[in-house]
Amino acid sequence: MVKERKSTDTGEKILAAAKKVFLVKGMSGARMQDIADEAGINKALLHYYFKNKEKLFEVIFLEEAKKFFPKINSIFESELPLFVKIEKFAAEYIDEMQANPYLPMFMMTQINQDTDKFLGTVMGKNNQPNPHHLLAQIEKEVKKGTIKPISPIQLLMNLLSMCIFPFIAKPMILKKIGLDDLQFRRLMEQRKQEIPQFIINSIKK
Amino acid sequence: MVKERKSTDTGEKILAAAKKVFLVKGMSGARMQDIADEAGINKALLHYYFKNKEKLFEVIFLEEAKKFFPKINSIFESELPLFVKIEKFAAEYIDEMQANPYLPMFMMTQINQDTDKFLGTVMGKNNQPNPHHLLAQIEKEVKKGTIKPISPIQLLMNLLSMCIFPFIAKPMILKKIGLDDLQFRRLMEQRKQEIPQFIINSIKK
DNA sequence: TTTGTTTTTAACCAAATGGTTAAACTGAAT
DNA sequence: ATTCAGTTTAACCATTTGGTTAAAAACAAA
Repeated sequence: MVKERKSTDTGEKILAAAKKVFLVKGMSGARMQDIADEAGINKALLHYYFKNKEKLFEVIFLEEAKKFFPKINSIFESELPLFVKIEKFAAEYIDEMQANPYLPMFMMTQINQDTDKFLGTVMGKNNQPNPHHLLAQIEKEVKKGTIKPISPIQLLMNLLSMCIFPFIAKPMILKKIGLDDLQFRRLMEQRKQEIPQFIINSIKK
Repeated sequence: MVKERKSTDTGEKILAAAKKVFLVKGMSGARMQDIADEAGINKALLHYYFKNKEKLFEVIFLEEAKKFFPKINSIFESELPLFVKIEKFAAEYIDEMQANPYLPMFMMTQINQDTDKFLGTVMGKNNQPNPHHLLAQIEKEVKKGTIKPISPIQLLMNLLSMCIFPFIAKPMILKKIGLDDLQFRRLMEQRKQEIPQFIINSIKK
C-alpha cells in the first residue's frame, strides 16, 4: 500500500495541477497525463505520491468541500437573530464563492454523481451540512408571528438558491446577458445586500 | 461520411439508451459499450447509426435543450403583465423540470464545460434563451413605480435561481433534510405558487 | 567518499476505448 | 427462388489510459 507521501513541493504541485484539471474535466474526463503535464512532472510520480486517480480526486474533493459547507453550518447553528443570520450568510457565502467561483458547480457535480459516496463515505461525519437548527429557528419565528408564515424548507431553499445558483449559471448568464467577468463579480457583490433585503422584504410582517 | 440513419427502432433504442447513460456519466464518462449494453445491441451499431460519440451526444443535447430553453423565451417574450409572467413562468417551468428533473444539472454541466460550443455551435441560433424583453419589462415597471426599485438582472437571477437550483441540489436536499422523492415532488409543486408569491411580496409597492 | 534513503525517470504493461471491416443475416421486390 | 439493399454481427484495430517496474539521479548523514 502506497502511503500518501509527506507534503513536499512535488506533492503540492500535483495537488494544484490536479485541482485545475479535475475542475474543468471532471474525474472521468481528467487524464493522469494531463495532470502530470499541468504539474510539469513525469506521470509515474502521480502514483508515487498518490495511490491512484480516485484517491487523488478524493483529496481534492475534501479540500474543496471544506470551502463549501462549513460556512453553512457555523452560521446556521449560531444564536444570531434570523434576519442577521440571513444577512451574514449571504455576505460570507458569496465572499467565499467569489474567491472560488467554480466551487458550486464542482460540488453539485460530484454530489449528483454519487451522493452517498461524496456526502457519506468520502466526507465522513465532519463538516456535513446540517440545516436543522436554522429550520427550527424559522419555524419559531413563524410561530412568534415575527415573519409571515412560510415553510422553513422553502425559505431555506430560496436563500441557498439565490446565493449559489448564479455561480453555477455564470457562463450562461455572461453569454446571454452580455457581461464580462468583472461585471459578474460586481453583480454578485451587490447580491450580498440584495438577497437579504429581497428576502426580508418578502417575509417581514 | 455516415449520414444519420432514418428513424427506426434501433435508432430510437440507441437514443433512449444514450440519454440514460450520458445523463448519469456525462459525455467523457459514458462508454459506447455501456450505451450498447443499455440498448441491448451490438456496439458496432452505434457507429452504423451515428457518426461518432460526439455526434450522438449532440443529438441528445439538442433534444434536452428543447425542454430547457423554449419555455424561458415564450413566456419572457409574451405581452403578459409582469406578475402574471412570473407566476406563469414558475408554474410551467417547474412542471417541465418535474417531468425531467435531471435536466438542469445536465444543461449546466455542458454549458460549464464549453459554453461557446453548447450555447453556440451545437444549438445554433434557434431556441437560444433571450432575456432582454423581460429585462426591459422589469425596468419599465420600476420606472412606472408599480414595483420597488430593483435591478432587472437581479430579479431575473432570483426567479431563475429559485426555480432551477432545487433540482440541481436535489440529492443533497434529500439527504440532508431526510426527504424522499415523493416529498421532494410535493415540495416543488408547492413552489409553483410559493416562488411567485415570495417574489411579488418582495417587490410589490 | 561511501552508504542508505528518497525521488525521479523512461520504458513498459494489460486493459479499455472509440471506431473499422467484412461477412452474415434479414426483409422486400421481382 | 433469386437478387438487392439494408441491418446486424463478431472480430479486429490503433490508440489511449491508469498503473507498474527497475534503474538512475538526488539528497542526506556518517
